[in-house]
Amino acid sequence: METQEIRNAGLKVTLPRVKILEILEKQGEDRHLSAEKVYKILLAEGEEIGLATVYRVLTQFEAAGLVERHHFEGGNSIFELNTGSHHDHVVCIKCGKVDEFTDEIIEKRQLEIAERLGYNLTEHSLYLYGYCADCKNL
Amino acid sequence: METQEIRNAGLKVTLPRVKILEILEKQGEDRHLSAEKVYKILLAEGEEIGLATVYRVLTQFEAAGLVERHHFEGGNSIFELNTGSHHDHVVCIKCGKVDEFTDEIIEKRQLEIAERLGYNLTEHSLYLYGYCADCKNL
DNA sequence: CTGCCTGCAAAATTTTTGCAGGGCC
DNA sequence: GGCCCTGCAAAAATTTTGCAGGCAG
Repeated sequence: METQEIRNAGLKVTLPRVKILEILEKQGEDRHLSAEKVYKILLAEGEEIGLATVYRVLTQFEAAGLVERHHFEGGNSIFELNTGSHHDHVVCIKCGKVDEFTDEIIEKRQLEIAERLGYNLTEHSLYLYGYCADCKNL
Repeated sequence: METQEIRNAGLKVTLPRVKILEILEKQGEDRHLSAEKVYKILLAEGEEIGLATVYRVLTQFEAAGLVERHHFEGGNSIFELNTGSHHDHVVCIKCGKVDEFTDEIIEKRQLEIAERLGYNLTEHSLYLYGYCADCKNL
């Protein structure tokens, strides 16, 4: 399973890569992880993998299209397994919870706007920030 | 002019603050500057202002609502004078040109989506990336 | 005068890179 | 054996902070 994805990316199947991919696929509540977070999970699982390797592997996965990198507010990068279906994000500014959504209307408008301004749209990022249902009442 | 804005922000009117505000108001083609860029402009004008001060002042201006801080792809923060009218951005991934736009339909959809997901929307960022008219044909 | 400001240097944070050793094919 | 891969430590890049002196009000 993972081994094939890694091979398809033109990378050797090694322990760090398999482990990191596994963590990203363990898509529980948290599909959106920082490199630091991935690193800590690895440590917690008793793996001896360096933070530099985590960054290297995530960057390689990103180049291969396996993973997407986001820049939410707060400085550091957040990584997410690429599910193949594009979506945007809502981030809770209190607890950090992340929800996903897609909206055809917004997608279409973006293309129209880019075209109107003379741009050849290749990518976009849309992040909504606010208080989630749980944090709203605190 | 600028002095009043600074005073209204509850800050003392000092040379660095006036100078930085002036640079941001010199809204030629480039209204979108990194701290580093502002610093270099100051140096080019012969001012003896430290980079740390540039960051401090920009952060204060941001807190006062005078300035907006953006996180385009590429790591560093970009600052822009707050004109009072909200807008989103299109960024050329080749030459770095920035265009602005607003779209009522997108704005409305964002609110609806946030509400549907239970979020109390406080902020959002929408960046489109692509090749601008000039870079498209290179 | 008093307290906010500033420049400088050092620290903090996040991410990248160099290098020497190891393992896969 | 050759080459890709990894851990470690050092380097980079960006932003923040501590401190001692200065200036606005």
